[in-house]
Amino acid sequence: MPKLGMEPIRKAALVKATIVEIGRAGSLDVTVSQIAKRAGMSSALAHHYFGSKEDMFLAAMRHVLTLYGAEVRGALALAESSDQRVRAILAASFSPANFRRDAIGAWLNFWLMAQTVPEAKRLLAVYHRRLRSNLLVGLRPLIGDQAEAVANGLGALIDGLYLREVLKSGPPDGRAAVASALAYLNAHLPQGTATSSPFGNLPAIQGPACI
Amino acid sequence: MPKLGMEPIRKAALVKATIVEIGRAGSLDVTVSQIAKRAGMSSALAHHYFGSKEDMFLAAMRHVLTLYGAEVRGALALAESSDQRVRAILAASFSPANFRRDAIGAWLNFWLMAQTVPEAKRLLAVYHRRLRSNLLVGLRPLIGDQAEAVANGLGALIDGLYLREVLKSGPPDGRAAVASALAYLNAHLPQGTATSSPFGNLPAIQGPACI
DNA sequence: TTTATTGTTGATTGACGAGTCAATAAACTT
DNA sequence: AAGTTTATTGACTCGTCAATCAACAATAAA
Repeated sequence: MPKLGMEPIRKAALVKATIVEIGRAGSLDVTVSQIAKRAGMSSALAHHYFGSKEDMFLAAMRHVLTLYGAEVRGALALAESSDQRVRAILAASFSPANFRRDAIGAWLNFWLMAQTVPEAKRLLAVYHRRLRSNLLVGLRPLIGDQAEAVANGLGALIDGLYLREVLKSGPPDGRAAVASALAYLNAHLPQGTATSSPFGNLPAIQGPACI
Repeated sequence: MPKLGMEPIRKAALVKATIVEIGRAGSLDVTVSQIAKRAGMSSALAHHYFGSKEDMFLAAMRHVLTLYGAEVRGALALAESSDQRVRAILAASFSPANFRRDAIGAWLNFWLMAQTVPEAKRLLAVYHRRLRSNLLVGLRPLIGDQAEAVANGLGALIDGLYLREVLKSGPPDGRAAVASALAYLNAHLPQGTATSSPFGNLPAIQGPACI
């Protein structure tokens, strides 16, 4: 039975299962056995590949961040103007791939972990810095001095919109979230700037979600 | 030794200790013994007054919400104009009494609980509704139609600013948070409206914190 | 003074779960 | 063929912790 080269496959399965189980439980109170079972193996094997439960959580966090980063990069590559760059980041942040119940639940728990697990804090700080820096590149040509403040505000708003989605029932609504963030953005843009997107005019509040 | 009428005293001590311990641990992984010890009694007594650990958490959550609500109400009572009303809510949200490390940590954990504990979800929903409604009263006279969207956005922004404070080191900076939220508000206000506060002119980004 | 009622705790129970280990099996190496 | 490495698991250890209980103390009510 034992085929060789199982390690990456099993690790990937465990990471995925970890995210699902955390999302399902809505907390970090998930047993290694649950995760292992969902990944189709024994808990002993899970411990064999990841040294500890915490390592599993961190790997899951890294994975979520990697996915998010890839999506942002992909969207940025297509952007052709500063304001498109900012919009691309927002669209990626609330894309169906990232803005999913279990992923959102996982994020919330990572935040919790960040309070006590240094490596988790580090990873989340990386996310913050990247988001901020990406936003700044897009915002500076548009609003100069105000870019820093608006980047911070947008970052907090994105996090807040994730947070609020936790309490809603029904499937997450990425379009509405993007619309909220765009409203914030447009309010800070000089008049006239807000309409230069290839997706068409975006009215202040309920613009079409650009995905 | 046993004086009568201990119940409310002990309960209050436990609630306070619960908040402190959750804030300290940065998670809900707090033992009843820890809480009881900090409150100066045995774990058995804690179980005697609150039936279960969960009840203790919920009582703590209710307490945090009550304090917040009282502070908002107090601030609103002094407000004399619509925009002062909105500013009062922001100031209360980030007042030193609420914007404390342990309280912020507690909030974060309540959010987590809300995912799985119905009563926690209910309490958080009450907070949402009250905040939203209070904001709307202030916003509608100022911006009419846009009030709903801005209230939602402000609510999410406030939550996001709380969330981000978790990762920062050093004491929480309520002034900066208020400034961020005010920037959002001012951006949505028609020009000229933004300066009618008795606290003086509030420039778009770094206005003085009105506490 | 007996009889509730309220306050209080040390000790115990019972369950659960992270991490370890020994053992087994299949593949690769020499 | 013998030895090594990788895969895999059931069973076990060891600690932790929520909740309960039995017992004791002090005040109030009868």
